[in-house]
Amino acid sequence: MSTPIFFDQVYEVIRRVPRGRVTTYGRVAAMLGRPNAARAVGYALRAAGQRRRGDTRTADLPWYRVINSAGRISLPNMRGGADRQAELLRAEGVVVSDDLLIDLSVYLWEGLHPIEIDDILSGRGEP
DNA sequence: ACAGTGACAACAT
DNA sequence: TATGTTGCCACTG
Repeated sequence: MSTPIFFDQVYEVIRRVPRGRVTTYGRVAAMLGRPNAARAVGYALRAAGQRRRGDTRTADLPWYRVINSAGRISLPNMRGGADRQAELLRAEGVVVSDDLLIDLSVYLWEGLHPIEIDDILSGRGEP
Protein backbone atom coordinates (compact mmCIF):
# COMPACT_ATOMS: atom_id res chain seq x y z
CA MET A 1 0.00 0.00 0.00
CA SER A 2 1.51 3.31 -0.99
CA THR A 3 1.72 5.83 1.78
CA PRO A 4 2.01 9.57 1.16
CA ILE A 5 5.60 10.72 1.62
CA PHE A 6 4.71 13.79 3.61
CA PHE A 7 2.66 11.83 6.12
CA ASP A 8 5.54 9.45 6.78
CA GLN A 9 7.91 12.35 7.27
CA VAL A 10 5.53 13.83 9.77
CA TYR A 11 5.44 10.56 11.70
CA GLU A 12 9.22 10.30 11.70
CA VAL A 13 9.57 13.75 13.21
CA ILE A 14 6.90 13.18 15.82
CA ARG A 15 8.58 9.95 16.86
CA ARG A 16 11.55 12.05 17.88
CA VAL A 17 9.69 14.37 20.25
CA PRO A 18 11.13 13.55 23.69
CA ARG A 19 9.01 12.27 26.54
CA GLY A 20 7.64 15.05 28.70
CA ARG A 21 7.97 17.62 25.91
CA VAL A 22 5.60 18.89 23.23
CA THR A 23 5.81 20.51 19.80
CA THR A 24 3.33 22.24 17.54
CA TYR A 25 1.75 21.41 14.19
CA GLY A 26 3.41 24.47 12.70
CA ARG A 27 6.88 23.62 13.99
CA VAL A 28 6.68 20.09 12.63
CA ALA A 29 5.72 21.51 9.25
CA ALA A 30 8.60 23.99 9.41
CA MET A 31 11.06 21.23 10.29
CA LEU A 32 10.02 19.48 7.10
CA GLY A 33 10.67 22.59 5.06
CA ARG A 34 7.02 23.56 4.68
CA PRO A 35 6.34 26.41 7.10
CA ASN A 36 2.80 26.78 5.81
CA ALA A 37 1.74 23.17 5.96
CA ALA A 38 0.67 23.08 9.58
CA ARG A 39 -2.81 22.13 8.57
CA ALA A 40 -1.54 19.19 6.59
CA VAL A 41 0.32 17.98 9.67
CA GLY A 42 -2.95 17.83 11.55
CA TYR A 43 -4.40 15.98 8.60
CA ALA A 44 -1.56 13.45 8.83
CA LEU A 45 -2.19 12.83 12.51
CA ARG A 46 -5.85 12.34 11.91
CA ALA A 47 -4.95 9.77 9.28
CA ALA A 48 -2.63 8.08 11.77
CA GLY A 49 -5.54 7.65 14.14
CA GLN A 50 -7.47 5.87 11.42
CA ARG A 51 -4.62 3.43 10.73
CA ARG A 52 -5.20 -0.07 11.84
CA ARG A 53 -2.82 -1.14 14.56
CA GLY A 54 -0.01 -3.16 13.17
CA ASP A 55 1.10 -0.40 10.86
CA THR A 56 4.72 0.09 11.88
CA ARG A 57 4.66 3.68 10.74
CA THR A 58 2.02 4.77 13.19
CA ALA A 59 2.27 2.18 15.95
CA ASP A 60 3.14 3.74 19.30
CA LEU A 61 3.22 7.15 17.69
CA PRO A 62 3.34 9.85 20.39
CA TRP A 63 0.66 11.88 18.62
CA TYR A 64 -0.41 13.47 21.89
CA ARG A 65 2.85 15.45 22.10
CA VAL A 66 1.64 17.70 19.29
CA ILE A 67 -0.47 20.74 20.18
CA ASN A 68 -1.37 24.01 18.48
CA SER A 69 0.66 27.21 18.34
CA ALA A 70 -1.32 28.72 21.21
CA GLY A 71 -0.04 25.94 23.43
CA ARG A 72 -3.46 24.37 23.63
CA ILE A 73 -4.77 20.89 22.93
CA SER A 74 -7.04 20.95 19.93
CA LEU A 75 -9.09 17.92 19.12
CA PRO A 76 -12.45 19.18 17.90
CA ASN A 77 -15.16 16.60 17.32
CA MET A 78 -13.28 13.77 18.93
CA ARG A 79 -15.17 12.08 21.72
CA GLY A 80 -13.22 12.67 24.91
CA GLY A 81 -10.17 13.19 22.73
CA ALA A 82 -8.84 16.33 24.35
CA ASP A 83 -9.14 14.98 27.87
CA ARG A 84 -7.45 11.77 26.85
CA GLN A 85 -4.56 13.71 25.35
CA ALA A 86 -4.27 15.76 28.54
CA GLU A 87 -4.06 12.59 30.60
CA LEU A 88 -1.37 11.08 28.42
CA LEU A 89 0.71 14.24 28.73
CA ARG A 90 0.26 14.52 32.48
CA ALA A 91 1.30 10.90 32.74
CA GLU A 92 4.74 11.90 31.50
CA GLY A 93 5.04 15.01 33.63
CA VAL A 94 3.61 17.76 31.47
CA VAL A 95 1.47 20.25 33.36
CA VAL A 96 -1.83 20.76 31.56
CA SER A 97 -4.25 23.33 32.95
CA ASP A 98 -7.96 22.65 33.30
CA ASP A 99 -8.62 24.54 30.09
CA LEU A 100 -6.09 22.33 28.29
CA LEU A 101 -3.36 24.94 28.11
CA ILE A 102 0.33 24.03 28.25
CA ASP A 103 3.21 26.39 28.95
CA LEU A 104 5.28 26.29 25.79
CA SER A 105 8.10 28.26 27.43
CA VAL A 106 8.60 25.19 29.63
CA TYR A 107 7.68 22.16 27.54
CA LEU A 108 8.24 23.13 23.93
CA TRP A 109 10.68 20.89 22.11
CA GLU A 110 12.76 23.14 19.89
CA GLY A 111 13.16 20.49 17.25
CA LEU A 112 15.84 18.76 15.30
CA HIS A 113 18.98 20.14 13.75
CA PRO A 114 18.92 20.52 9.93
CA ILE A 115 21.39 17.67 9.52
CA GLU A 116 19.09 15.26 11.32
CA ILE A 117 16.17 16.42 9.24
CA ASP A 118 18.15 15.65 6.11
CA ASP A 119 18.68 12.10 7.30
CA ILE A 120 15.00 11.65 7.92
CA LEU A 121 13.97 13.11 4.59
CA SER A 122 16.40 10.86 2.78
CA GLY A 123 15.16 7.81 4.62
CA ARG A 124 18.36 7.47 6.59
CA GLY A 125 16.78 8.09 9.99
CA GLU A 126 16.72 5.34 12.58
CA PRO A 127 13.79 2.99 12.13
C1' DA B 1 -8.01 16.84 -13.49
C1' DC B 2 -10.44 19.14 -9.71
C1' DA B 3 -13.22 20.29 -5.93
C1' DG B 4 -13.77 19.10 -1.09
C1' DT B 5 -11.82 18.41 3.59
C1' DG B 6 -9.49 19.54 8.11
C1' DA B 7 -6.02 17.39 15.22
C1' DC B 8 -3.42 24.79 11.72
C1' DA B 9 -1.92 29.66 11.96
C1' DA B 10 -2.02 34.54 11.40
C1' DC B 11 -4.78 38.40 11.16
C1' DA B 12 -8.95 41.16 11.46
C1' DT B 13 -12.92 42.62 13.89
C1' DT C 1 -10.30 38.58 25.41
C1' DA C 2 -13.22 36.12 22.05
C1' DT C 3 -14.94 35.07 17.45
C1' DG C 4 -14.72 35.16 12.57
C1' DT C 5 -12.17 35.19 8.16
C1' DT C 6 -8.57 34.01 4.98
C1' DG C 7 -4.45 31.69 3.29
C1' DC C 8 -2.21 27.26 3.06
C1' DC C 9 -1.18 22.31 2.05
C1' DA C 10 -1.37 17.36 1.21
C1' DC C 11 -4.48 13.85 0.56
C1' DT C 12 -8.95 11.81 -1.15
C1' DG C 13 -12.78 10.37 -4.33
